[in-house]
Amino acid sequence: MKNPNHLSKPLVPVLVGPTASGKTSLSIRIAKALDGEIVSADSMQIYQKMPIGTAQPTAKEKQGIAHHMIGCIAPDQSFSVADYKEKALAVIQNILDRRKLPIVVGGTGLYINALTQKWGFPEIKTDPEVRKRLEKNYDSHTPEEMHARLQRIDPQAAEKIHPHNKKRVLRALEVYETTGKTKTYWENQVRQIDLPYDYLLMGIRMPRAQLYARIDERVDLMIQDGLVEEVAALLEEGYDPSLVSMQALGYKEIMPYLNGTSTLEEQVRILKRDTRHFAKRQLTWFRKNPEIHWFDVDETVTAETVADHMIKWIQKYQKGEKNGTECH
RNA sequence: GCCCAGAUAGCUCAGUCGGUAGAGCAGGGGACUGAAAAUCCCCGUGUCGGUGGUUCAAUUCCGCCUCUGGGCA
Repeated sequence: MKNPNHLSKPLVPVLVGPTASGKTSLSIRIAKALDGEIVSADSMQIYQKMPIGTAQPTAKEKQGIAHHMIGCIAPDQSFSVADYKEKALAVIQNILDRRKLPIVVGGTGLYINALTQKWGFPEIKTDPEVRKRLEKNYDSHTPEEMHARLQRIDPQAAEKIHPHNKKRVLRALEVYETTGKTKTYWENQVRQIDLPYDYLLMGIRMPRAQLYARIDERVDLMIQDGLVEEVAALLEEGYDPSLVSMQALGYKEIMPYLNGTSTLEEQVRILKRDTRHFAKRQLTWFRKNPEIHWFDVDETVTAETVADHMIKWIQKYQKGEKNGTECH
C-alpha cells in the first residue's frame, strides 16, 4: 500500500454545486439516510441575521438534522478562510468523535479547497492599520505602480495577480509588510498539513437554462419571504453597507431600492442577473477541480433519485475503504 | 384608406458622405490561499426586413412590397 495510514481515515462526503442547484435538500436527504450532520461551506450563510438572502435552511427544511457553520458570526464581525478552516476542522472532528457522518455542503470554492487541500494558514494577523495605510497608498498611486512595487517584493505573486486586481495586490503587499516574508514564501511553507480525513467530492450539475430558471424563481421567493424587510432591519440596526456581509447577493442589490434611488423591480432584475453571474463563477471554480464526481440533474430526474445515487456512491466508498480502494 | 418615422448581433440602438458594420446590456470563457455571494481578466459575422433599379460596387441612394410604432381620417 502506498499509504497505510490512509486506510484508517474516516470518509467525509463533500457536496458542491452552484447556488440554487438544490444542495440543501439533497444534503438533508443524505444526512437522514446516513446518520449525518451538515457542515456548511458557505461564506455568507455563516452570518447571523441574514437567513433569507443567504438561503439558510429553515428549521422545517432541516428536518431535525444538525447543521453547523451557519448563522454563527455577527454581520459586522470579520471572518476569513483561515477562520473557516480552523472552525470547520474542529466541527468535523467533533462530529466524527460522536460517530456521526459529517457532510460538507457548500458553494464557496475557496472554503471547499481549504477543507480538501493541505493548506495551512500561518499566524498572520490582519493588521487593520497596515491595511488602511496600504489602501490609502493604493489610492494615491496608479494600479500599475502598486503592482510594480509588488513585482519588486514578490515577483512570483505579482505574476499571478493582475495589476488591476486591487484586493489581491493589496493582500500580497500586506503579507510582506506585516511579516517581513512574502506571500509566496508562506504558501510554500505551509503546504504539507495533512487532513485527518479522506473526502469524497460530489457535484451537482444541471443544464444552464434550468439553473438560471431556478435562480429567478428563488429570487422571487426570497422577495416573497421578506428579503426587503430583512435588509431594512439590518440597516436599522446600524450595520454599515460597506461591511463584508453586506456585499452578499441580495443585500447590496436591495439597498438602492431602500434608499429610493431605484425601483424594486429594477433591483430584483439586477439581483437575478448578479446571481447568474455568481453561479457562472462558481461553475468555473468547480469545473477545474478534477476530483469532483458529477451527478447530472435535469427536469426528468427527481431529487430523490439523485440523493439515492449519491448515497449509494458514498456507501460504495465506505465499503471500498475497508478493502483498500483508493479515494481522496 | 392617407401621412410620417422605423426595420442593423438574443435585447436597446449607433454607423457606413456607396467599398458587406460597432457600442451598451444580455450571454460565454477564465483567474483565484486571510474581503471569496468579493475582486479581477478575456470574448462581438450578423441573409444590416423582402424585392427590383442606379452603380465597377448597395446594408448605405431610388422605386415597390411586408411588418411595427405614431398621427390624420
